[in-house]
Amino acid sequence: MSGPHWWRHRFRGCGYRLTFPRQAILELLSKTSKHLSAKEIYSAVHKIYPAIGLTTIYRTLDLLVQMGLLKKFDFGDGQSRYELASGIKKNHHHHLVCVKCGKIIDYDDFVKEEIELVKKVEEALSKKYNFEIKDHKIQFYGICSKCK
Amino acid sequence: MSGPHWWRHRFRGCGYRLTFPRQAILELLSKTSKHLSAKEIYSAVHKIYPAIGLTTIYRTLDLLVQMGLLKKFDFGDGQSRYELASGIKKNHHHHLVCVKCGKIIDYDDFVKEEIELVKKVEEALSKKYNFEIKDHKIQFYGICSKCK
DNA sequence: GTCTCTGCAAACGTTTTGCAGGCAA
DNA sequence: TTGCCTGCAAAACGTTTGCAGAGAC
Repeated sequence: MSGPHWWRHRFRGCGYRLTFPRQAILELLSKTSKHLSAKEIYSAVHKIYPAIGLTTIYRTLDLLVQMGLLKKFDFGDGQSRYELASGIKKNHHHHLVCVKCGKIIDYDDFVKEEIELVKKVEEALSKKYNFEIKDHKIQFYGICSKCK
Repeated sequence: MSGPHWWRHRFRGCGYRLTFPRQAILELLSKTSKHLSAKEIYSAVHKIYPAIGLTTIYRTLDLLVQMGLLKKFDFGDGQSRYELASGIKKNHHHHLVCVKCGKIIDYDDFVKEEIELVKKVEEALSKKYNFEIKDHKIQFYGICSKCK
């Protein structure tokens, strides 16, 4: 579920092209466990490909989110953050956000139970509201050990 | 848990003053079940108090969130949205967001089970990461009946 | 009267758009 | 060769800040 070959295939399947910026962004997010912002991604890619523009970063991120390869998050710091979607090299997890310093912890405790409940809720909501549910986000907010 | 009297008391307790803009914003959010943005709140308050400035709206919303009277949400439409906190005239609920038209449905199915699981997760995370957990947000994303 | 609160204007940072040129297929 | 993709510049947008005056207590 990763690497240039698979990506090319995935892009072709949607009628898109595999270009250097797209590949670079996917590779970067494959290698990190952080939740990077557009600017951080720009800085990192800029180091290996100085010709890149911020606009391309934004457009590429939108595309990858739309293709289901990335997930977009808002942790309340005024900018969107991105990570590889679950299943694409990453395990299912949720986030624990420190409201003081912005630190984010990925946790996967009780994920089994969560998934079970989420399934039940999704089924009930789909029926009750005739909604086609695609995704969910669960976040906990608090104060981390350092900030206490 | 509402009304000018209770509010005044609550403000005084924190060393704040109960002013017209603060009262108007609280009253507005008490009366609606919608998830209003700063601009929408501005427009609504502006009708009964044309002297109000957008700045005041933002500052007041921040204050009310910090006091625990409001909750701030991001539904992915590029602006923050606000509603009365649970317990202040509102029942505990979560959100179902249409990614096409932005429609938001408040649901409270399985809230009992959710709260139970949330408690378990909170306990586990508090211990494991030494985190003081204050809040959580759960959102489902999908496509509503009209947009299908 | 004190000190908080407010409105205005301007600034700020992130994200989006228009357009001409570049490059994958 | 085609037309998707890119970079630049500029604009748009939500939000924040500085400051002088107004108003709650």
